[in-house]
Amino acid sequence: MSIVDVKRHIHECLSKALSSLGLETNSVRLDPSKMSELGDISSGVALSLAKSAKKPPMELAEAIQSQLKLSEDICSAVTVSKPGFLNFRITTDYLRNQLTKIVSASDNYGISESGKGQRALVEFVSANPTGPLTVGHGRQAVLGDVVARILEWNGYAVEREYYYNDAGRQMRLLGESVRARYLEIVGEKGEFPEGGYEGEYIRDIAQKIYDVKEETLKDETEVTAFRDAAEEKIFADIRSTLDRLGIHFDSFVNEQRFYDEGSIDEVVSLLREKGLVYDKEGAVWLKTTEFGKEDDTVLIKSSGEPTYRLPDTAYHRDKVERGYDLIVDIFGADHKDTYPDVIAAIGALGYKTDQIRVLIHQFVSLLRNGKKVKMSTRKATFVTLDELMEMVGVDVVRYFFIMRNRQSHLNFDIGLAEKESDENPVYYLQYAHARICNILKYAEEMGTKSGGEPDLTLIKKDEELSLIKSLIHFPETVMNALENLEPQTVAGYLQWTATEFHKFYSEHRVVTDDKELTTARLFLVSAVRTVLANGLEILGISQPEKM
RNA sequence: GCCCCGGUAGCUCAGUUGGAUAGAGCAACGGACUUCUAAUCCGUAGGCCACAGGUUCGAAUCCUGUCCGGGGUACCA
Repeated sequence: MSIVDVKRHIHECLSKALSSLGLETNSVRLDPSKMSELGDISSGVALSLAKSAKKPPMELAEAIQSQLKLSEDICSAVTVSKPGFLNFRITTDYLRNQLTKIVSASDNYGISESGKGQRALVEFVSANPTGPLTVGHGRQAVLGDVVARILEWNGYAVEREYYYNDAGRQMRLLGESVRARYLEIVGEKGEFPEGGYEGEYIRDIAQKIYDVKEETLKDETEVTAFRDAAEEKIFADIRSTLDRLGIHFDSFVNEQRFYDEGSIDEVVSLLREKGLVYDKEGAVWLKTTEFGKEDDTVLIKSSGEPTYRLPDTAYHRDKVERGYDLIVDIFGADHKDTYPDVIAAIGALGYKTDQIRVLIHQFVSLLRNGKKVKMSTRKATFVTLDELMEMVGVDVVRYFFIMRNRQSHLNFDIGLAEKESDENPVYYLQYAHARICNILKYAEEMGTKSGGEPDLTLIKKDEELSLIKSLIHFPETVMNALENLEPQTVAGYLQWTATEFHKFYSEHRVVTDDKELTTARLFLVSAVRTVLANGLEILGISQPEKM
């Protein structure tokens, strides 16, 4: 029970009232009221139906109002206001009863079963091991993890997967870069590759190789040894960074696998059978024009090397074949134009693809002293996630990345990061949680019994009631988060609830000489604690008991 | 050129899918701790929602065009 049920009830009653007036019922919409003095929930049905009903909105609203038969346990005081809104107020009894539900549900409050028995796969990060994870990757990493947590909270069995390419040109370039640095160390003139990886970490890897192999690789012509060493080292670093961020993958899938299994070739021939692939100028082309693109695109270069699209297609086919009920791909804006080809190709092969949801996020712009710096792994013009966590801590990093809409281009000024961390809104949430924990601890020290049956009729102050109103929106927030997979709505909700709590706190004492009132308020604040804790848990942020 | 995303307070961003008087945080200014945590609360100030049209009872939100920023458009990933 929560606000969702209240809305459902109002919705039903409204529909009945409308049909008794001979009006259509499918334009019923309920919104949180913008005018809190008028009500908690409002509807503009009368406004939208006024034209077809050929009546002034106010008159229509009043007619609807007179036909409404709402349960008095849930709703009271239906009023009509200005242009023609219907306003509903939730009864205080209903609000008080919800507290009991929240406290007894405890850790499970807000959990939904809409994904029960279903399997979901979330693919994210998927950065190639050519360098450390940067603040740019951070956005995707946290976004993906929180999306996974939202799914879990809604009952899905979730797997987190990391896909990477280690067969392509970038990895060879990486190997060449390491070799060049190695040759520098042994005193040879190594030619640094064009467009190679310039970061200091390449030197470190070369040094590590030297420490073990000394000069024995001096005349090595193959890059394999260097590349493999680099991949191993970099991947170890990536894993430790993710670990520190609190992100744990269930599987790492490697592009090479699809070559080894032969599924790359298989995909090409299957597409060829469908007439979607042809040869031209020594290359193999995919008819993306069939999918609505202006031009066809190359699948296999004339050099014989596939473009990234091909292994991506094989990989997606593999994911689809694994039979998930939901597949979520988290991609940066650079994939915006290309993923539809991959999905269309898979669809063309006869696979079901409507279970795939692709979430595109905009990039993080890095600023130094207010000036934009192009982040490049090759040029080593990046700030690593590790550096950021070092500076501001894990919770701030996580919150920073999910508090904004993924479509927004977010500016990240490294110069301001430290300063802003002290003012990061995540502390506001955690502080509310810690305050409550402290109250509960204090009450215990004072010998106040908790667990006795509270007299909830003592909860009647404005600050108390609006606090409960925020609490009962939590399940709806979780459901909305599932629908749109937008973590930032959860963050926004928690801000609201924390505000309501802090306001309550500054107006009223919980632990006083009044035993009955104390018991009732302890009950209230423990419900608040539950909601804050559960919300922070969804975001993967710690819930400190003291700060 | 074409396609996608964005433009909201000085700064960073929300805005519940078209609702009533556009909201937070930071920065500025003024108040509130002998009390369960002042990492908090209360107040003041700050806006042509990029710009111009359109759609309707009603637009920051939808449509068209323009400007600015980001991304894509490669036998790069």
